[in-house]
Amino acid sequence: MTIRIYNSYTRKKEDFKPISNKKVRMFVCGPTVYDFSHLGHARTYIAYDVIAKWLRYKGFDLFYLMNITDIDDKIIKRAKENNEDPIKLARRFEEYFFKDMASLGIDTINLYARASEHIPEIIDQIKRLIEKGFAYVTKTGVYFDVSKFEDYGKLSHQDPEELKRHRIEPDPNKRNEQDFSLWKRRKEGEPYWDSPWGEGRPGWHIEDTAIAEKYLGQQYDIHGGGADLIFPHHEAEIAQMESVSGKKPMVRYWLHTGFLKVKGKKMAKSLGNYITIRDALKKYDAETLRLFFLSTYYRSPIDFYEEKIEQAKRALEALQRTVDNIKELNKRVDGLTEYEKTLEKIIEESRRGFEDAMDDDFNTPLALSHLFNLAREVNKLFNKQKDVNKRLADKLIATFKELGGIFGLLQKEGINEELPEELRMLIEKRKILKEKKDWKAADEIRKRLEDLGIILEDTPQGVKWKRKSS
RNA sequence: GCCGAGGUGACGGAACCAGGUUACGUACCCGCCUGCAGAGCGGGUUUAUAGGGGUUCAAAUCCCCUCCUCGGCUCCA
Repeated sequence: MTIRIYNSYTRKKEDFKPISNKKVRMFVCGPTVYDFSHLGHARTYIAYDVIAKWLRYKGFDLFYLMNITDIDDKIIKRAKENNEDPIKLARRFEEYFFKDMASLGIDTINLYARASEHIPEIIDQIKRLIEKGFAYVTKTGVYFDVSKFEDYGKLSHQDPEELKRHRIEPDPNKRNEQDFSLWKRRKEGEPYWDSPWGEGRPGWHIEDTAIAEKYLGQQYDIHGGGADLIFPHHEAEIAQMESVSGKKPMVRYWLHTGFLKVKGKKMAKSLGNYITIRDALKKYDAETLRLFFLSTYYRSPIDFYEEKIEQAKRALEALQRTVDNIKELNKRVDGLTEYEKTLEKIIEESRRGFEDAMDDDFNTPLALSHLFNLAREVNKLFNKQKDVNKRLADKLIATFKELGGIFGLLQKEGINEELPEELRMLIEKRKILKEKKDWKAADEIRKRLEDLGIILEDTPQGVKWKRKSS
């Protein structure tokens, strides 16, 4: 089936047709590395991670590029406060960012590109903008002249006249108040590079288009980011790139993720509700966080409450339990029972349902529901039979792994931990007591093990144990 | 002021674009299973689609009005 994607630019779902057949080029705005990444970043980058995984699952040859803003006012400001070199500070937080991404299981990005390592490309793009008359030089730097670009405001659907109105502290050197900076002239104590317009550093928006042009070309398929970037950042990117290339559109599909709130409020340090990824990962594992985020459509806002994550945690545990149970079931090699035949059909239906949901603008909550449905059908099998056809079991596990894998879920191998001899003896002893129907003594052992953090469960397939979860 | 998102059960959250069983998950209750517990399965949780009007055989879905919440317009994923 064709993938349908909601395009923020047209505000409609459109059939996904990459520019060159099976090759897909995607750019997602990366972070400004001046502090630890927070749950808002996690939400956005998990969303694009799943989108990337889905495109690859569908057979597209995806190149996924992310920039890293390592030169920026905020970095410089923070560096001054810390009395640290700005580039060093940026490298430090970039390192933390990569670690956080890895912890969250985000592994789809082909290339990270630092702004500071693309100064020649940035300068070159600014040069071409000046040559074409879209940019001009002032005492403070180089600016983009938005009056020369008639589509300015199209992505955010704002009237350029309207945008003029509420600007703070107009710069007298600028032709139009909403003109944005391409090159900022050097100030004391700031990192700088040489340029035809004097020493200085690039503006924020030009980093992205220079990097994107280098690796993806002047026109590409998907550009993503948080909804907060629509204006002015993405608007500026369109202005820059389409002015330089003369080609429209710069990007076929604009994707924007919904905002993350914390208890109804925007997450902000000043409100004291700023949650970093690393802090969240101390309490919840990555799969739980992923399930939490993916339970909501990527475009919808999410309100973060601890209770909601608890819900996600339980749901994930149940799903994982089902998968683990299949693994532990005795395997037969003979033919399928009636119910197994039914189940085989349900596997296919679930996969189809999952695929259709994902094809419809990456509807992860709906796709998840098919995974849960399949799990329920599998659990019915456990109630009916003590063993399972091996081929079917393998297929079930493979399906859960593969579809779950698109979400970054169900990837943990059951821990084949051996219990200490002493504890195993206790379990053996309890088994004998149970056979003798000495329930009291058996329960005492179960209680004793529980106190040691071992939960015993009697199942039709025998005694199982697990560690108490925190 | 301008632009935008949204208000669905106890809670989270789909379905809205292409009108016709309120999916799925969590919690709680009952039943089955079990020696018990847990897990699982089945059923249920008083009127769940903000309110009002309209179109229609039929509205959560389309149109209009009202109320409320949140975000952007300055750095932001």
